[in-house]
Amino acid sequence: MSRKRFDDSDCAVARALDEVGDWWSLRIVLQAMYGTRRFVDFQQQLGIARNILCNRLERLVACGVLCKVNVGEHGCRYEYRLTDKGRDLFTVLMALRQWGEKWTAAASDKPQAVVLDKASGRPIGPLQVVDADGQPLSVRDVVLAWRQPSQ
Amino acid sequence: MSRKRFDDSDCAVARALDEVGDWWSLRIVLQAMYGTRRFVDFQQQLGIARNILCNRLERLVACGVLCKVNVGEHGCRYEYRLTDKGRDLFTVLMALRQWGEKWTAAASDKPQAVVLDKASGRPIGPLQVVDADGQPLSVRDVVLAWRQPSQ
DNA sequence: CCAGTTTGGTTTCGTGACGAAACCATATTA
DNA sequence: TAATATGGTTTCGTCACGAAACCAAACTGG
Repeated sequence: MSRKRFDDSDCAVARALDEVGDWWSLRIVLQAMYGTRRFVDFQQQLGIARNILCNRLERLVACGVLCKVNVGEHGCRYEYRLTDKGRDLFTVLMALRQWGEKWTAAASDKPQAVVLDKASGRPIGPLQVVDADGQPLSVRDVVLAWRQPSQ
Repeated sequence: MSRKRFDDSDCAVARALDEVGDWWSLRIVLQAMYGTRRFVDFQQQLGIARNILCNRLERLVACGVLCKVNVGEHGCRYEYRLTDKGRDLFTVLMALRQWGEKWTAAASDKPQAVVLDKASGRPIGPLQVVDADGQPLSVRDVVLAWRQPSQ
């Protein structure tokens, strides 16, 4: 039996996970945000098996997170670039990064990757869920409702 | 060969994905945020196989995202509740939800789940990556640096 | 312009994870 | 006390994953 799919779920989180919810996809997108574009570079930086990378890149292109651009001068040589949809995962990845920094232990002897605001050189601020007026909200301040499909 | 682990990675995103980066874990945490606490309720609401649910709950308890509480009156009956670490995934899940709402197509005939601010009844605001002063940042405004481990 | 290297894959093979369904012991309840 | 709910475990088949080998089409150095 194949993996359970969530693509028709009524929950947007489930649909999102259906597209990028595996072990590698988000890491590939993250690398792409750091500037990686070529197959071999992804492969070496992530340590991913080549066939799996191939499969993931195909899937990410198929669902519009990446696009595959031919940059060969006399034939085919490819780059994988983020689309707007892919770039929009920035928020998700930074939220995940902040959670990881706060709650998971790093190997204490290695330098840690941190994200800085290019203009000021300072770390970015903490992400927050906010209400319509910009006031912070916690889990307990929200409620799940059902919106009927607009006809 | 077992799945590649990222638990000692120098990247906080990789470490976070190592703990909650599979198809089910984040959905289980999301259900927990909506109030689900019992094994059978998780199983029915998610449609997950019982052995997989069992395995995932164990892992989430082991890494401190959930805790298992005995609520039986004459013996054992369990509830799985979010810890602070688990509740802190709220931001990640809301970011994922907003991305899913914006970029993945919902089945047009089903009512959609939406998150509302309990106090005002309005939808929550969009999540943004911000700098130290609260100004919005895009992918292009940030840079990756390496922080040496503090001795 | 030719040989060697880089790039971007595909194929094969072994192992492990996943999903379905059946089974089971203990709690709860009617 | 019988029936049912709960919280699992076991078994089994299929599929996904990872490693390594293989390969053809660019590209590059001389």
